[in-house]
Amino acid sequence: MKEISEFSIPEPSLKRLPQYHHYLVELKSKGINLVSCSTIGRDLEFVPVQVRKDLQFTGVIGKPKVGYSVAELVVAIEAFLGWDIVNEAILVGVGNLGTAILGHERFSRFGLQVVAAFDIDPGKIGQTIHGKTVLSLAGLADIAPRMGIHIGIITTPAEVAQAVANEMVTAGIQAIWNFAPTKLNVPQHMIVHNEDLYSSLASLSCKLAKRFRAQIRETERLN
Amino acid sequence: MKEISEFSIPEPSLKRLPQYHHYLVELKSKGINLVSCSTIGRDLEFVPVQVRKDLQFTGVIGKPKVGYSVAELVVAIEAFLGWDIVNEAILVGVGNLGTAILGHERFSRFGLQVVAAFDIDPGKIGQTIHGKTVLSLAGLADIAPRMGIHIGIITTPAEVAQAVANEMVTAGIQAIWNFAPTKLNVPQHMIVHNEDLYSSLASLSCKLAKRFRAQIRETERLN
DNA sequence: TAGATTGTTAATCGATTAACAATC
DNA sequence: TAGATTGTTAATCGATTAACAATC
Repeated sequence: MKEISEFSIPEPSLKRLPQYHHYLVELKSKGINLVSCSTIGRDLEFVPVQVRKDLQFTGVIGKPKVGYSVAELVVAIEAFLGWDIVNEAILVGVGNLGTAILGHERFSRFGLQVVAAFDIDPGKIGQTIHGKTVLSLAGLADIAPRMGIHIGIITTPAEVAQAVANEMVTAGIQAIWNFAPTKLNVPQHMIVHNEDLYSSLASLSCKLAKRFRAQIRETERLN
Repeated sequence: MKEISEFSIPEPSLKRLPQYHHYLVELKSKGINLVSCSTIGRDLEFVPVQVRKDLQFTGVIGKPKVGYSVAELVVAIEAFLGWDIVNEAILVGVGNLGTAILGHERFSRFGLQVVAAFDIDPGKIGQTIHGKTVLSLAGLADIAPRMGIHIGIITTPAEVAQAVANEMVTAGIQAIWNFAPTKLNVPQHMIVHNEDLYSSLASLSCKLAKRFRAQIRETERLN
């Protein structure tokens, strides 16, 4: 028996879909209607067969010798990723990063609209940031279910992230986008996605440090 | 012949190191000096043998029956990731996200200090944001080499990211942390790390959409 | 000593890539 | 028709996990 394909996309393929999407939208805006895997692969630096495998998850069928319809792919990727339905989200932690996300209107074109912001700092509560009033965190468990909100964004310091996550669970939030660099303990049914900037920074600084060490060794060798 | 271990850490292991680091720093602050792989694994939800494999890349040797020295691990991870040397960086694109990163002093504890910011918007040039004066992008190729800066952060819209990357290459930048959701074409020697928030958002919205579709199907089945 | 834990080799698993048949 | 491109099955590659010997 064949698996239900929708449920079985490998995480690496899923992560590549937005890249295809961005690329295809650009092609479309240039008036290009058809594209082959080899062209996509050349521009995005993937091997063609990988592009083909990835695009298959969207359900779009290509024509041999012709390629894929750009418009069809764009629509299919958006549907697959759930970007055709805009989910309302609440954000907790109106610091630098939280403020930036509140101001990033463009997320709404990718299925996410932040409709309310919360903080515990009395100095911030009541302020209006990017058109949204900052509310007291104490009200979260009340407001989120009433507004039928399913996504929570955590942009607090790591120390309080777990407490905020607990509040979100109580408030009936189903998916958390966590920008705090800490592991959250939440019930199994919760969808959690960690966005650890330090983790990304790590691979950059590691590679750079490695290069510098190699240069130093090289210099020493010559002396 | 054995490979030079420093050069061969798998990307997934590298990405986990900051998580261990965060966890171990916390343990240390609680006065805990020794830790075993099973304890780390329990708290971070990794299998113990994976923890062991990952920690081996740092060069720290554990004692059977005893475990690892927390302090030793913290130092070794920091050295491995290059967090013991603070790299100066410049940032281009002082929008919402750029401003947030400029204000995030804590990066300096993880090897990164943003020392200058650039933009093309005349309305922004000359302003002081989080203590840094915003400079004209035109000056980048002059200033960066003079200050001996090796890291560039791109927080511009996708449309101009490639042009900014080109400027950075000219300016002698060696590593780019790219927050624009687009592929950069740069010379081979450049280290590029893409931080695509849409890509992360994709897996969240995809999983949520899948769940909603399942719920709808379930409701239909019952009617 | 006995048992817990490390370090390491072997087996498994999943993603990527290669090979090739099907198709326009 | 010939050739380019898709779709699919098989082989490869790399990371994870299991098994087990070494050690305190």
